[in-house]
Amino acid sequence: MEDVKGCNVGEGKININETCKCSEDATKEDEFESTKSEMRGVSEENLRLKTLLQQIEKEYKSLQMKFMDIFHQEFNKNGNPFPEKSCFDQDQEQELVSLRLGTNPDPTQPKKEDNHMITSTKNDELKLGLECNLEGLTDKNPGPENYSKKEDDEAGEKWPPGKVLKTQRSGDEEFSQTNVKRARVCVRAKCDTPTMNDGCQWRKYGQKIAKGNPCPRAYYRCTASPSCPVRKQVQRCVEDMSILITTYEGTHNHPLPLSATAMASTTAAAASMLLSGSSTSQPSATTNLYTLPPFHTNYSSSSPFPTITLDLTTTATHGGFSLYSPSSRTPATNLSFSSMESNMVPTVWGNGGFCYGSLPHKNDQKLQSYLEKFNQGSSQQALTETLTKVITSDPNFRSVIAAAISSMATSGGENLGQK
DNA sequence: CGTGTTTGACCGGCGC
DNA sequence: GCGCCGGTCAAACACG
Repeated sequence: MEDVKGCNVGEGKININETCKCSEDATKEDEFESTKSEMRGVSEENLRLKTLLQQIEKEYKSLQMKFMDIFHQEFNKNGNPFPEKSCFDQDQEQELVSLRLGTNPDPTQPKKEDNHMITSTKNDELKLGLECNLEGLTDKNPGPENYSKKEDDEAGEKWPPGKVLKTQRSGDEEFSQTNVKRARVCVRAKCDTPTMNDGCQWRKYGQKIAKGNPCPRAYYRCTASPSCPVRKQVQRCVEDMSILITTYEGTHNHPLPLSATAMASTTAAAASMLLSGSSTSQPSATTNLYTLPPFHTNYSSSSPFPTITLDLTTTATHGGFSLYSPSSRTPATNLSFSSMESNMVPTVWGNGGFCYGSLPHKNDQKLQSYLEKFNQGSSQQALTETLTKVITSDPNFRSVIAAAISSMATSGGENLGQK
């Protein structure tokens, strides 16, 4: 590079001496110099971001360790020695890795995803997806190497609505498990495109005109994995055609591309939060979610499954968003998430990993109840931080950095987001 | 030719 | 039992 530069500069000087095309050469030289300095700047920026990411990763790891310590202590306190390398432990580690900083769980995944992500965010599209292999928790040995096995399992477990409904009625435990799958997260967002680009791969399998809305409702299923049970419905809001209502159902049973992780944790957190409350003995009653104001889970006649709605259409006005159930859109029941002042803790993985409804450990009720408590406590923060960060940060960085910041943000995170 | 979309048919739940 | 409705299937079609 330097050699080439020198050569060009030299030639330029010769030209200056030998000909009278001074102005042209001077312009070229200027251009070259400015490009050079531009590149220097970009390199520096690159380096700075790298350092920042490393720092974030470090902090995340230490926090992760702290959490595990606390968890072990808490668990031992309950007179139940924490199982070394239990399946839960392994699950946790799997989850922690898979959700960490929104990095691509599959290291072999090409950078193509990143590029796609950046270009798509330029269009100001939302990144969505349901990260967290909740189903994985039902497996004794979850993890990438088990996907094929799980796919087999789930091939016979695709949930046609009727069958799911039947199992729901067959027992509490089954109810909670199917509920995990069927918990719906509805996202309202302004979007000009037919669907939101959430980073996942979807295949349309149907379209219907739903009653009360002239706009057709489109049905998509996730195609990233043949057995992935996740589906989404996309429909324009009848009151405001610019608002796109996307309803997600189920959880991905495969690693997601980086571009899909930002909102993945968000919807997972929302679902987790919803399920934390709805899996109590009175699903339709007001739910107490730790310190959250009460909100009502929604069981519509058309869908017997709880639905939680994330309203991203209000971000422009107050820099946050609200969360409510469609049946109770009143200020009292809305949850506003505009605060950035909360103590930042890495909670994204907590929600992905601690959706307790999917825990299969029938014999370990203490563990489960602890997770319930933990989950309820962490959901709010996760939701708050994840969503607020993702939505309010600079669109150009939303998908790349937001996932990292959302879980790991420190006080300096805001600056990074703006960059 | 492979992949994704469209669209009418079909199915099950639910209310009357 | 019947009709309505939401959701899914699958053949036909479009596209690269």
